Amino acid sequence: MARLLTISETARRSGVAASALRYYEERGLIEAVREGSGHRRYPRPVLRRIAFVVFAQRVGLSLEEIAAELAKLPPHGVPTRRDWSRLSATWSSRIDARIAELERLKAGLTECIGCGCLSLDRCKLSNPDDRAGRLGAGPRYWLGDRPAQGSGL
Amino acid sequence: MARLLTISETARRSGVAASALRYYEERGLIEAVREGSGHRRYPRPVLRRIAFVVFAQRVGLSLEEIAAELAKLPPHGVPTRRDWSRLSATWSSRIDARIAELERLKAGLTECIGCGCLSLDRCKLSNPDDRAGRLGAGPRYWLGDRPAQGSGL
DNA sequence: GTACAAGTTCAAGTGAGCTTGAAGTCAAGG
DNA sequence: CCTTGACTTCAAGCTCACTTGAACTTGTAC
Repeated sequence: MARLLTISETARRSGVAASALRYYEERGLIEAVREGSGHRRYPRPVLRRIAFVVFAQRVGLSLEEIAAELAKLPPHGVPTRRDWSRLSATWSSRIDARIAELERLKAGLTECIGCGCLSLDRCKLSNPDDRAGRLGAGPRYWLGDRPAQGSGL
Repeated sequence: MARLLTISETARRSGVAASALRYYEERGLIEAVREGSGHRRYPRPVLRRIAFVVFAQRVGLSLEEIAAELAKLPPHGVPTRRDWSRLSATWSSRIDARIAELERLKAGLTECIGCGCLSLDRCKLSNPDDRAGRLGAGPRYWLGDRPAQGSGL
C-alpha cells in the first residue's frame, strides 16, 4: 500500500518549503488528503505535480498559468506520459521565443550597443511588440503589460 | 548647443514612465540637472543610459546589478563604444547560461517529463546547483536564493 | 490675472510568490 | 502529567520594480 507523505517529508523530497506547499494548495495547484487530526497527507503522485510546478516556473509560467495547465489533467489519478507531453507541448514555443529574444539581445550586445545606435526610438532591440517571455516581476509599461497609459507610448 | 530634455520628453523618447525615471534616479541609475524651478532636465546621453538599463533588465539583471555596472562608467561624459562593450562583456556568459538552461528545460520537456522520471530527487532538471539566470520574483528556496534553512535541503 | 498643464516631494499601494509569527491542536515519549 | 515537536490556521510582512495619489509649486497661454 502506498504510504502517504507528511508535509515535511514532501517538502524535503521536493525541495519546496512547506509554507510554499500550503500556498500551492491554496492556489489550487496541488491537493492533500487530511488525517483525522487535520494534518495534510500527500499521495506520492503529488511529487510529480510539484516537480511540474517548479519546472514550469523555470520555463517562465506564472502560478496562475500553471494552475490552468494542471487543471487539464486528472486531479487524483496518476497522469500518463501522454498527459504530461500534451501539457508541455504549449511551452516549447514559449521557450523558443525566449531563447530567440536572448539571442537577439546577445547580438545587440556587440552590434547595437557597440555601434552606438542604441537609442530606443529606432533600435530593434527596444521593439515593444515583442512581448514574448517576460522576465522580471513588477509592472513595467515598456515590457508591454498594459495597453499604454501614462507612459505615452 | 545641446538641448536638455524635460522628464516627459525623456519618458516619451525612452518609453519609460516618468515615475520610473524618478525611481531610477533615486536608485542612482541616472542623473538629472535641475532648473532654477527644481524641475529635472536631462542631457541627451541619459537616453543611452536608460536604454542600457532597459536592455539589461531584459537580459535579467536586477536594478542593483545594473547600478553596479553603470557605476563603472563616467557619470556625465558620453560613454564610448569601448565603455559599453566592456560593460556588456559580463553579460554574454549570463545570457549563454540562461539559454543553456532553457535548452535543457526544452529537452526535459520531451525526455524527462515524458518518460516519467521527473521526481526531483534524482532528475537532472531539478539540479539546485544550477542557479544561473533566475526568472521570477520572490524568494524561493528551490531557486537557490538562500543557503538552505527551513527547506531541509 | 487666471487657468491649466507640467513639474515637484513624499507616503502609500500594487502584484507575484512566497515567508514569518502568533496562537492553538494533537500524538508520542518519558 | 507534561514537554516536545510536528502540524494547523490566519494575518501580516517581505522583495522588487514600480505606480498612484495628495498636496503643492512653476511655467505657459490666453
